[in-house]
Amino acid sequence: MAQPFNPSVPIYQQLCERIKNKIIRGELGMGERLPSVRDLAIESEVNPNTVQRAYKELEDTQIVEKKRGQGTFVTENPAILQKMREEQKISHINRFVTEMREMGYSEKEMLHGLQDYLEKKEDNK
Amino acid sequence: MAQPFNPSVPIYQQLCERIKNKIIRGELGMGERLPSVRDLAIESEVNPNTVQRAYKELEDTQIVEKKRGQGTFVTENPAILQKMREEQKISHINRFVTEMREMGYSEKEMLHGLQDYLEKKEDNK
DNA sequence: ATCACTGTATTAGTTAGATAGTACACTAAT
DNA sequence: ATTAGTGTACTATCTAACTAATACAGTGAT
Repeated sequence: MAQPFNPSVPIYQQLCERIKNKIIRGELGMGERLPSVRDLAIESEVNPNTVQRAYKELEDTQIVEKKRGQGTFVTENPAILQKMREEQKISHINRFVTEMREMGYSEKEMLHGLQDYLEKKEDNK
Repeated sequence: MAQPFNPSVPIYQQLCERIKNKIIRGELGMGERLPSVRDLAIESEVNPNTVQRAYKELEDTQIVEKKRGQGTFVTENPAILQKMREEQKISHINRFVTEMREMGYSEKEMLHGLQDYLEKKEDNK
């Protein structure tokens, strides 16, 4: 059974994120072939066009390369992968800091908040 | 000139967030009156219905109370405000931790990542 | 040439969000 | 009672985003 999608955010974006994370975590290595548009569509239980759009987004950021008739492949350029990793990380941190600042938290409070959360995270499940 | 909205997320949701944060930061105190639906609509340059929807959302979470013919007011129940503050904080931390975990970061790396970011944040502007 | 696999393009349908306009209902001040 | 301000309700319309269905086009093995 396919992993479910959050209905309030576009499926193609969620697919992008999942694939990006797989690449970042190393589950998909450099030069490795992604599932075909149709296969991933079946596996994810979505329309092939939705997968295609996700692949298109990934191609636009150069994380993957497509070869017509052959498939879609993770880039072999390590600089691009490194850049994506860094951007992704900064983007998440940035968002977090912005949100916390808008709530009025100081930088110290953000750090302590995160620390406390990680120590006591059993309570938040 | 009104503060612009991010076109990729619903305006009413952004209004909710802005108002919530104002309350959390204390810019809007307990029992204080919010601008009328029509006034905020003009000020924000959106349709009154959009503001009404935002106020409705806030009322559903009991952060504000509406008095027909009089206006919309911040709740005077401190427990509700405290709960909102806490939930908002947890929700932001939760999201951050989840995203970072999906990228493969350990808890230590999350903390250090945040720390580094805050120390060098001049570079990220 | 054929086949089975790739990605691509086009068109259409559905939906959520935002807007607009109008009418209603309550409250407080006069 | 009147008036001017509140929030509420409803209907209609528009638009952009997303998804879906189907047909097209390149590749490589046979």
